[in-house]
Amino acid sequence: MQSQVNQNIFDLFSEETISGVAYKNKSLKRAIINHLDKTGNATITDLTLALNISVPKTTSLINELIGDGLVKDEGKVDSKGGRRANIYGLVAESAFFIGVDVKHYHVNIGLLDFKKNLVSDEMQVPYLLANTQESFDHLIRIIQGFIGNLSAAHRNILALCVNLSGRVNSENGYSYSFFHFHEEPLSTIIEKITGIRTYLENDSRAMAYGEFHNGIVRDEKNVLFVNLDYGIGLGIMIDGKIYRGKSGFAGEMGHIPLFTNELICHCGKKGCLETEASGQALIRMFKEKIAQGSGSSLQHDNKLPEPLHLADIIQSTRNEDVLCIELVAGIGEKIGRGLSVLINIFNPELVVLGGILSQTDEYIRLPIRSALNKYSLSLVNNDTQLLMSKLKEKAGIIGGCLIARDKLLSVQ
Amino acid sequence: MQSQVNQNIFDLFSEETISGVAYKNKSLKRAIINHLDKTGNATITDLTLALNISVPKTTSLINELIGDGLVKDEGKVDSKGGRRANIYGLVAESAFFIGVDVKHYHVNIGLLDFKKNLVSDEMQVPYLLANTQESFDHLIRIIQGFIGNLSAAHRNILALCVNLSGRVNSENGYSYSFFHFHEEPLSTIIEKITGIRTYLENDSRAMAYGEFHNGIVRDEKNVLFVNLDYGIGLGIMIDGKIYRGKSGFAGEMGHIPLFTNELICHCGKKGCLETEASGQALIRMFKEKIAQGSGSSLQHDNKLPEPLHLADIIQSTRNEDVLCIELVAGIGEKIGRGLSVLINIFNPELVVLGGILSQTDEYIRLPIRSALNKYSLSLVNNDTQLLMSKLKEKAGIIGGCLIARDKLLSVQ
DNA sequence: GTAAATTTATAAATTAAATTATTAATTAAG
DNA sequence: CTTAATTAATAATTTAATTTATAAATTTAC
Repeated sequence: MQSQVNQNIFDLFSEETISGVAYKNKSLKRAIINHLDKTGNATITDLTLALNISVPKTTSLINELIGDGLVKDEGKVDSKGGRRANIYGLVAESAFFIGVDVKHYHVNIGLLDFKKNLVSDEMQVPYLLANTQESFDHLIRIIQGFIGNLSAAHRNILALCVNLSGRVNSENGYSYSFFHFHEEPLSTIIEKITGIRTYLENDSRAMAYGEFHNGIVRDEKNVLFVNLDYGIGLGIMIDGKIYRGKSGFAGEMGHIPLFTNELICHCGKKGCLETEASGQALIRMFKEKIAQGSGSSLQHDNKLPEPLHLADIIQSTRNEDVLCIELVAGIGEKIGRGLSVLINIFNPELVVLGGILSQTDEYIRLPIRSALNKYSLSLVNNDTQLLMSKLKEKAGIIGGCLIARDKLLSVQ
Repeated sequence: MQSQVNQNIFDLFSEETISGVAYKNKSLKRAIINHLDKTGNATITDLTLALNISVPKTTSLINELIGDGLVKDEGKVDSKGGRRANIYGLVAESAFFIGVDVKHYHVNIGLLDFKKNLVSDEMQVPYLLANTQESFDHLIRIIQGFIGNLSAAHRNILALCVNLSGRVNSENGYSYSFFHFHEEPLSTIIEKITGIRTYLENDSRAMAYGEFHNGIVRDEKNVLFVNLDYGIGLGIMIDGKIYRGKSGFAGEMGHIPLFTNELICHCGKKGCLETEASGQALIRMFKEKIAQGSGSSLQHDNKLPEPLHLADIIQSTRNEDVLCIELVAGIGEKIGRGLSVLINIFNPELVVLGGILSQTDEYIRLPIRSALNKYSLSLVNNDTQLLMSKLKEKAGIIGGCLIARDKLLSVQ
């Protein structure tokens, strides 16, 4: 499935050391691709100014890139005095990237083109995430099925990224929480099966990346993304880059010891934020309340759906179920307390709330906001915007696709 | 006091936009300076490989830099086969930088040359930090006195950096906790008085920077530096750069709400780490213990020194005073609990303990280490080294000098 | 102890890129 | 509607940088 254009991209972004002039041309071509990537499109003059090279040099590089199939002439810009300039942009269909977002009870999977358009996706593909070979095989079948369903024009796939929850080292491609069955990195194993260059990323970080580059984030460079799901995930963007820590384990905010309860967290300790402020905790607390005699619109014939999914509670909250609203607010207050610690440490420009629980919108945002006001240093807190995810449930696939794309293009 | 060499450096690192060839030469010269800065010295071949330019081009740039007085020929390297290469390095005495480290009860001030040697310093200059005009005037007199005492050869000062505790925005030069009397940024005010380009930095960040570039840090890029002083400071180095947050308020670890005590922190909240795990808290607890009848070698005729300085308690701890050792261990345990939160979030390669309390060495390090083992996620914690500061009380001045130098040279 | 191999430095030749000049296309002013 | 002013693209010229060749300085092998 390797086209000539495909090969040209690999060549351009390969690491092989070449000499003098050839190296400089390659660097400049990469710089042009990166500039077009950031700005969408540009004229010769734009590029000349951005890269500090002369007009004739820029022209010849652009012509080469057009010959490579990576750039195309997009016509002329409007002029307000003077000859109209040609404008150049990336060729959307020159390459595609896949993002696989693995959730607890389903998989989302999407295809992004070279210009960062999501051209195809399959949402909510039924799946049960478990740390077993069967579960892994099922995931592979879903990926292969997705590729199989693509039109021929979309099969020029350069790379894919799989988002997994838990501890993932995206540098060496190992996943420690799931599918850690072999010596080889998981990314290599998937790569061998699918024949497509594969990267691995933590789910919350991938969502943060998506939100950062194609979502709610504008010019902010230091951003925290909170993934409110069954657990509490954190994606840290610093200086516009994903922060992963030494081994890719950064962002474990679920285990801030904020409580003096007796609940044993799965990490083995007591009092972790996750024990009282996660989706898991929400379900537990909801069931407890029902057992204690509270009523909810989720009950039919005095029975709850079994298994009770987080999505059910979210839906009821949006339908103004009083018990759900109350519990979600409680979760929000606790999340806010945890977040205030992070805000004191990071002084971020922006905190984005994402993940399934964020779909309760103001029901979760307001208690978080007021907890931030209450618990974090006001001078620091005043700097921080609190916004809801824009990409919603697509943050993961878009982020995954972008990571695959940007790792390959060494844009990150 | 502006020499020709001085002017050459300013020109080389100024932001003015110049055209084509001149711009490229300037960039390459900067790149050479930066490379020599990182590696200490280099041959023409080294530079050729590092910057991807040809040998004759490198030769001519080096010759220009020698003409500018910024680079010098340091003789020949040993050869193991082939003609011996000339080696080039920065000219140490081409420029100097001042670091002013403002502590609660004294000021440290030092002078660094272009090759990052500390050529002069005055430690423990008596001073009382207070948020008053008098205190500010006194600080200025100390700086001017230090410069006055320098030999003529050392007066070619390019920039200085003042380290202040509390909230400092080093980007715009405002200090919010001290000397915030005027509309103008404090850095500009000092600049006008001294005639030297001035930068401001938070004390813990400056110490972290010193430790990072000239201290205990080797190849680690993600490092936390904990400044154990009257308060608890945190310097965050990410990807080799100081992390400051949006307005320079990042790193407020003293206000993690870990306790359920009734002590009102100066931030207005209860339960902050700082209320039980700072130098301030140590003095308070020490006095309480004495009042409750405990004995200590610090007592003479049943009386404690007044005022009782943190340094006194540190000294007694090193002299094996049992009460002091006990209290320091208690502080360590609590610091460790706070740090374990940060380690879960940052997954750093290295945590460095600095500040005056760190001079109790193992008396503080061991309780911190065991608290980390107990309270942070083992997978994450296993990644993290815990080391003591190498620069000790000079971390601040060296860091300050380096910040002044690197801001000017846009190395950061 | 001399020659071969290796590495650096400089000089000469060649190639590449930047300037400058020219032509083309477009808007605004008279 | 024509001309001046402006901006872009291309061609011609000049300048700059890379390559290649040569000379110089060292180490190692025979």
